[in-house]
Amino acid sequence: MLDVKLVRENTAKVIDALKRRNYDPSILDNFLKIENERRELLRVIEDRREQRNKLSQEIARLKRDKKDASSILNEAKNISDSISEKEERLRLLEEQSAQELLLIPSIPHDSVPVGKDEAENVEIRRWGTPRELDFPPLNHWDIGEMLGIIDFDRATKIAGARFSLMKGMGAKLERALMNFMLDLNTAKGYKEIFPPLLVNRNAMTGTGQLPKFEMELFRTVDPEFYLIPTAEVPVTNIHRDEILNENDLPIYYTAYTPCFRREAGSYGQDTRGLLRQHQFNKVEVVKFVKPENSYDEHERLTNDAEDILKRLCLPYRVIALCTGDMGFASAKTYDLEVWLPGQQRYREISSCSNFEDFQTRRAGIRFKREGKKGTEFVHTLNGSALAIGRTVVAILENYQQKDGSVSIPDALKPYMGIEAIK
RNA sequence: GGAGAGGUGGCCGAGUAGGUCGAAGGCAGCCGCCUGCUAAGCGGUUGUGGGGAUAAAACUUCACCCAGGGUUCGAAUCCCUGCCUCUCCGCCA
Repeated sequence: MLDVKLVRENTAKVIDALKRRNYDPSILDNFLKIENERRELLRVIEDRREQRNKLSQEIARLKRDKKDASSILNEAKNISDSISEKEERLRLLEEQSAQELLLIPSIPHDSVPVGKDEAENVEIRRWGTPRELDFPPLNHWDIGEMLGIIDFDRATKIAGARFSLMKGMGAKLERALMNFMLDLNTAKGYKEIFPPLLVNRNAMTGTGQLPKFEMELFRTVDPEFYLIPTAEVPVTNIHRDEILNENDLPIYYTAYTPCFRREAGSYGQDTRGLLRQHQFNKVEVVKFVKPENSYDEHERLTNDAEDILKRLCLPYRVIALCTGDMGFASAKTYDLEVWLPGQQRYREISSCSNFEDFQTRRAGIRFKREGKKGTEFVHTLNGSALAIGRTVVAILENYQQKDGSVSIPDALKPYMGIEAIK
């Protein structure tokens, strides 16, 4: 969420940001109106409280001296009554103000291309050349089923649509990829984390999945938990409501977790194959950094994700999302898109975002500078490094051979122990 | 699942017949003093968030003793609910 003060005192800047994001700036009007009334009322209430506190002290003094306090006591009671009346109104205003504030998206960084939708995203760079095939490429689901390593029919029997059953070398490929990615990330200084996969409401709210995206989440009943849609949630929440020391930063984490998503509203999209599942594996990286470093860290985080694709020799491109296509909380996002021969196009395999202080303000993650008073909000970044299911897709499709086998990328051979899946 | 105990500031730890308690004391931190170094010692200081005031401070005020309600003129202290932690028994990967 944004800083209330910023919205209040620098409204023009926020309006400009909303316009660039293709949002209707009038969503601010209500917020500002509520905020004004809230502050006015707050001042009145605090004034009354001061009066009451003084009277209470007076009462205490009188009682200690065994003197009569009944008249002043009455006065205090009256003030108290009038306070609680106003407090009710204040509570309502606070609630509304907070709700309105949560609807305002973050401010895009100046370097983010302005645009309406994904059509105006900007390609930053390309790496690798798609292989020339002397045979018609197959889709990964055909490859997977022919090799007997992915079983969609039985997954449907066990769970339902949008689930998959990995078998034999397919299952091993998943495991090989998570180890490969974790090993690579930890070698770069990311600390490995294995977090809870079910989290409480506070955690989901802290990173912004709630209340806005309730429909995207799986939830348990009694007791109530949410299944994480990404490791970003539990890992970012590691430091929720903490005040870190300046020299604790930067903090780099990497975590492998399964991810669970309802995919509500995506009916008809990517219904076949592994691309869009209710459950998928992902290795995530999360950074907590000082504000002045966050854009530098963003580039490096993106490079780290790219490095995995390079080592797997998978052609990809880097896309800067435009203002209209960026996520609600992000100030800048690069998507990594990998080449899929089966679809003859690039598809997202990683998303690397800088949230600046948008998440940490909400989650209460601050730090203290050496020798300075007060606290500042930490900046957070995260990215997939990488989505494993989609990496499997990319490997199957890019490494498919004419005879129907799939060779194993060199970097993975130590993890797979074989040269090819036949 | 059964039976108990408890959640206080960066940490440890006081504070229950409700009243100058934002909270004693200790440790850690910071500033100064002292001692030729080190250690010790002495004095002072150190929470977070919001509002007002200010050029900015100083200043002032409100809130915060797990969370949310309640009682009261007044609650860290009393009552209810929830969450969490710990100990013992049972069960279990």
